Amino acid sequence: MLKLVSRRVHGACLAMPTSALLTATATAPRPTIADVARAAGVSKATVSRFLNHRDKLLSPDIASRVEVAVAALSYVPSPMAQALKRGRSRLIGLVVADVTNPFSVAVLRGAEKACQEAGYLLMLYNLGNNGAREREAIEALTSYQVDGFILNTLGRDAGAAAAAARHGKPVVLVDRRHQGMQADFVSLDNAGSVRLAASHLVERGYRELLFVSEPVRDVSSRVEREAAFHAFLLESSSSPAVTGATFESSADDADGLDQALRALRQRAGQRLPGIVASNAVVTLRVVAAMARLGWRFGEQVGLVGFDETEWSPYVGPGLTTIAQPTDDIGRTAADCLLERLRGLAPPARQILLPSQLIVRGSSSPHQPDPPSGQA
Amino acid sequence: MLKLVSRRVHGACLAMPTSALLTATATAPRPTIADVARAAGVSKATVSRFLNHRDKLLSPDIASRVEVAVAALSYVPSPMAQALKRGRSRLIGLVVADVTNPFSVAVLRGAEKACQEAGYLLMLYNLGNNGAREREAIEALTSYQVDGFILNTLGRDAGAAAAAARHGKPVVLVDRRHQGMQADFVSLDNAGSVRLAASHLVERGYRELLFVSEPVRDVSSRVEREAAFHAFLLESSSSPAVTGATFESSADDADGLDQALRALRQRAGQRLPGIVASNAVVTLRVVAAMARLGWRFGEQVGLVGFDETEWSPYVGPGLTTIAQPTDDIGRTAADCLLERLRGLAPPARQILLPSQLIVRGSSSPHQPDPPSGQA
DNA sequence: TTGTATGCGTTATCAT
DNA sequence: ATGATAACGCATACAA
Repeated sequence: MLKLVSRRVHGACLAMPTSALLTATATAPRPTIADVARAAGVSKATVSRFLNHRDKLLSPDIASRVEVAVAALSYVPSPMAQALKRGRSRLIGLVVADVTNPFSVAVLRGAEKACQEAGYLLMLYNLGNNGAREREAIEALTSYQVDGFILNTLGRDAGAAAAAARHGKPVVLVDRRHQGMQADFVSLDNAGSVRLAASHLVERGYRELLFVSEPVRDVSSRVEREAAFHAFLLESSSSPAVTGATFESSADDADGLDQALRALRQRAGQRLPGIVASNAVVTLRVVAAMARLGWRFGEQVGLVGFDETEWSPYVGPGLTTIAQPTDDIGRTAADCLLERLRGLAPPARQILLPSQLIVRGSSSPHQPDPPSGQA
Repeated sequence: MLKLVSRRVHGACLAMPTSALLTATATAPRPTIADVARAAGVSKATVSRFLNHRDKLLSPDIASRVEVAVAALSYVPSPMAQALKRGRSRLIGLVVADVTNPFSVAVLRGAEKACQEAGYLLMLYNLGNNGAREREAIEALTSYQVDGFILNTLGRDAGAAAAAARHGKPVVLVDRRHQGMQADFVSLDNAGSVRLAASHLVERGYRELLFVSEPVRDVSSRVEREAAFHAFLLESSSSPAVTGATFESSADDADGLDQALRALRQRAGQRLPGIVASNAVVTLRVVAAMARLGWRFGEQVGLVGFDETEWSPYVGPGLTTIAQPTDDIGRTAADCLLERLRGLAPPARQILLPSQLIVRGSSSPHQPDPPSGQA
């Protein structure tokens, strides 16, 4: 695979100031409830009641007067003031381990949608993969009176999330659970998904497996997937003799991964070697390693990777993936939270969503001939 | 290219409630400034002064008493209350046309970082590519007293952003400018980048060019790139005879794109045809079309695509890309905004950042032999 | 049914 | 240098 690294920088940064001064100008301050009251010739309390208890306790005549005043001034209550008074802000804190991770973004998307529909806004805090900042994030967010949390973090700092719960804020954990934390938890069915991936490889004839994961540490999803992989090996050690191992790949250790792949083929001998990549990031590393080694997916090494991405169909012969229902995960997480914000307080739930296996060329030992190249 | 579409669903959604009730429990309310005052034996005003004007007007004895009280109670001021009083919330509204777009996410990432460092939090509003909701977004955000806006939207609804400015909130536009809106604007140097892409193709020997873009409509970045492409054709019509055209691709019209590519090769005749894809989304569509047609990048059709992605190196022979400095764009946008939030009011700026050309196989007419396939 | 008055947690103005 | 007090915009307990 050719990968020219020649780079060229062009152009210069040009700053082109326009002539017009756009200083923040004559800013008509937003109308307050007092303005509405004055315009309608009623008291602030009445306006407030109209807004909050529209139906109850209101003479139709006055109601309509308030209504027109509100419309005339295009009055919108200040959520800040409401929050101060009510203790609820209609804000939801979303803290994410790494916005760069496509999985996180996909979840974010689902969650944001559900929240918006329910009239909540999202405050975003990105950890940049720095687990130490988890506590910081939660504190910053609580200080803004967020009504609840959606947490997709490392979960290293068990105290951090617990602190949130201690403030009485409902919490829902996504993808990664926190040690000893009793909170709603929504995630992929990791055990089932790993089994799905591994057994697919076995069905396709791959016999020596390698599970490649980011450093497992104590990230729950990684732990679970790794454990499931070994469980699979034990279960299935009977009929077709399947063996396997785990390799922890880190971003700065490309060499290690290359060696692990070489060792894999060595161990496989005459048998076909197959790889289960534990997420999209790892999949990409494996793809890079294969390119460095000049190996081809499918024939030489099988691959099933967690996380379906837009590019999965187009890398090599197409990447077989385990597609997570990311949108559902995000939406479900938000729904759990919203339910608690409505006052319901069911016991902590675990919701595990199923994955889909999407079969492509990377798990097919017999590649078709390449296309002719003519239209 | 093989693309088995067989799918299999496995597992079931299992809900596994734990026994422990985790109802929001004994929530010790956050300490207020009054609590601190009481603990230190001083007045609220003194505590407030200590917090805000630490150095001025404070007897060291009292200052330290307050300091210990604050520490003892681990007091943190309520930003909501502060916002109500000051009119500033230390919140920044980020509205994004589409969180799914990798470019938007990359920008988001840079902006979030810069804001966090400056002590600002981000309120996220995703339009889901629905331009009509732009006004809605801005209103929701202003109602939360955000101090300013970073807008990466279609810019169709000119009034929407203008409304924000009218509220006296500084606005910075990213990537897409708004009709007649005088605000800070940061984006890629589109003209230069298109020239870079097109001239690279020409250098490599491609002579019949196709510019593929999402529907241009009035999205400024698309308009600019398309215009630059045609300008390039006019300029360079002299020495090597280069001709070209534009195709607008929409998500639901795969057929149209296929036909456009066929027409491209037709027009090219003996000459080499080349494609400039105007962003990552379009690049992916072109990749998909090429797969459907069974054509190969480089030899048969050249490609330079806007937006460097993690997968660019691994699709086909590697995709030649125009890499946007997304992180810089985000950070610069945030910095512009933060500067205005500090009270500075320079005239509206335009900051155009340069791109990098990353050359890979898709713009190379002479592909090297495929690797041997043995370690 | 409606109005008055109070407080949410701060900061700022005025005294002292 | 410090303390009482009002006000930010709103919701509610209470009075009418």
